[in-house]
Amino acid sequence: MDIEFKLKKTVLEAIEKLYRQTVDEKSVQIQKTRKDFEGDFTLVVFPLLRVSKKPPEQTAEEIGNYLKENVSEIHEYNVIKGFLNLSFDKSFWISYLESVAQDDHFGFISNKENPKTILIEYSSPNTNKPLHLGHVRNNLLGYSVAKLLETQGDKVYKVNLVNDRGIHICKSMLAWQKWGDINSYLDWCINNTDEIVEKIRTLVKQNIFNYCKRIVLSYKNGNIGRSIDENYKQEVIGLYEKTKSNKNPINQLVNILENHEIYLKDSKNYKLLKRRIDKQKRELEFRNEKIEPKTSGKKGDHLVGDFYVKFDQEYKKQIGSLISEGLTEDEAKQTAPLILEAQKMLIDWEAGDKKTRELWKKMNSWVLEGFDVTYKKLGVDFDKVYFESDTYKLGKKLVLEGLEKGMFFKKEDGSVWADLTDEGLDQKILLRSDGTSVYMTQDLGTAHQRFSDYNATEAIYVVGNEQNYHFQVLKIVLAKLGFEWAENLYHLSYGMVELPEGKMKSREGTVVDADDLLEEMTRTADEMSRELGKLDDFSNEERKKIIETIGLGALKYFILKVDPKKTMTFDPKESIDFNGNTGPFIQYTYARIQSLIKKAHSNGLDIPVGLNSKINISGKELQLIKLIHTYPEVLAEAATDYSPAQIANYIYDLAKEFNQFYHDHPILSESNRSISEFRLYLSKEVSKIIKSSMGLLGIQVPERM
RNA sequence: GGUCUAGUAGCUCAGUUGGAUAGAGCAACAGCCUUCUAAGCUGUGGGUCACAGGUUCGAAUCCUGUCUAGAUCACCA
Repeated sequence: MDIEFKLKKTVLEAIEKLYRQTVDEKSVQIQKTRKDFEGDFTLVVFPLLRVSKKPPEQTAEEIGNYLKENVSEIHEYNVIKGFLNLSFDKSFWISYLESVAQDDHFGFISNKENPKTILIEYSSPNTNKPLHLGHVRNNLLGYSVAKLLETQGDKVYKVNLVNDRGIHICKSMLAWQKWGDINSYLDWCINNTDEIVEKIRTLVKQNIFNYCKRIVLSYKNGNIGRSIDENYKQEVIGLYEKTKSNKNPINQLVNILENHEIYLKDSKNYKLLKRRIDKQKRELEFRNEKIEPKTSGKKGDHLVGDFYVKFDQEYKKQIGSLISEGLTEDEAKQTAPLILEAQKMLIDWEAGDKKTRELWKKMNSWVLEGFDVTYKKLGVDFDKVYFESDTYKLGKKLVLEGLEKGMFFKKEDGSVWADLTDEGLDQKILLRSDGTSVYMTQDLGTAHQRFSDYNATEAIYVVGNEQNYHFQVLKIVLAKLGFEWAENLYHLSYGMVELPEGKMKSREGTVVDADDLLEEMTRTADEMSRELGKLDDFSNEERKKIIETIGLGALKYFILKVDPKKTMTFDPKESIDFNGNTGPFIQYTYARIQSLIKKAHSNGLDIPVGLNSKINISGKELQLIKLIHTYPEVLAEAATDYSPAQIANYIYDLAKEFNQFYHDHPILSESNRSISEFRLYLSKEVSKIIKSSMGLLGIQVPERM
């Protein structure tokens, strides 16, 4: 039986015996004793004064006495103000640790009686541009929450809904049709260098610390790194000379450089890009063809994204000239020829026009191939992928049925609306006057389809909080249509990701691209490990695997440790920090323990099957066992709150606690064999929990690093 | 303007069924590698928990108001 439950029960019993009264279970507050006090569990007695009619100290004493006599595990107790602190016998904790070790799925619930069937939708990309940092948060959250829910014994299906139709897709298609020949495209790439410079600025900024460090280190060693821009190098070295008398010259240097634009002079990446484009142009100039992923050397999603940007640029131009002809902004936006063409294309698409469909198929397949690469690198997957192009018609059908039954109404122009004024909301459009679907239409259809596909009890949508209103409406409309499961829709509404400079804006080139980001993280992990000389004796293959694990771990942890509901700031510089509260810190702790176990093994010291319950354990060791004790509880809470952040915080506490223990407790060199074995045993359990909990975040742990 | 969310150390974040002296990391400064991985550990400084009221034995946490920031209220998705 759970020990906290047992305590609670005995306290209720004590009150009955001592004061001849009963109290609400809620008034019995048992919590973990804070670190700075003696004890394992604490009973807060204030709420009980009502029935004891005695001062807090006396009440606590009386209950403490009763508990000590009736709960065998309690070793002693103390009273401070209104707090009754209970200490358990150390052997209790040691045997608890043994029970944890014997449990192969510690903290996880298996064989649940009535498991729920939960659908979780995440990712939901649009097929008109590549994935960016915002999608990364979405994907990591969705994947991790799915794992969290599984720990509670429920059946979970991960689904993706690809938004592959709609006006935005038509925009990319149209732009490709108009300006997709190889020469125009390559010209456009070159003229767009401003955006590329912005991108490089972000990249270099992410990398500035390691970059400067490398220059300074090679300078100190008397080497000259050849790949580094000469002017830039001279400036860095000059600044270093000025700051080197400081304690941390490199940090000082970085601080100076951050407020200094000189890193932009390192335009190596920029030049390379430009040269590559030029070369391509020369090679392809005489081919009268349309650009494709193959010829452009770009991933399909990136190529299509370029045309989305191109559309926007041309559209803006048209709006501008219409406004100068005297139209208002709104008028201009609605009547610009390009947007009309795009709208026409959407109608053609819905009508099943063969040419439009073919173009659409081709470009979509490019994008989807690109997404698959990104998903794979991110380590996320799905049980089923839905396509909006398959489901939107079902939505249309539902709306028309609802219209017939009088649940919705039609306006004069033919558009269909839901009246939600009774719910305190506005009217909401469900079908356009030209009969085409809107976002809401297809979401109605998809919801219906997936519930029947899986006979699900619950559906979770991992979607940003900018769509709170949409989901509020979705639930109401589904309920109006008479679906009972409508109330089991849950919108896991996560906060936006912002950069230190502010919000990401695709038009200003401040979007952090997912593929770039992943590459950058691995590169940083590589540089770090080289500087520290950590992986020198590894083969290239092993090395590659480890740095990928670390780079990805850093990114995932950085994003997941923040409460999903909150808007978060993504500072590239902090994200590549591998010290402190970071993924690599935890991975390192794990690797350390593995190395310890290996070494023990080769010294002939094996992890014992059982423990000697009489050994004396230190406060830190006790602390660790108690922390392990809370793991199942943490899992349950994280699952009900859909919050991987709670797991992340827990793992950090555990790793930190372990490192402190590791620092001042000899393990292999401990002469008392029982103690040495106990410490090894404890270490192994800690590492098992690290591995299991990191797995829930989708983060792998390396055996060595 | 209506609705919703947030505001905790210089920065990024923890801290909920209301409990003891509000915690970490980064940044700064001072230390610890002939000893199990120093991607580690220890210490110092840093706070009017946005502000003002209220509820009570007790409030960062609950309520009300104010200020600030963001989201949303589209025949965009």
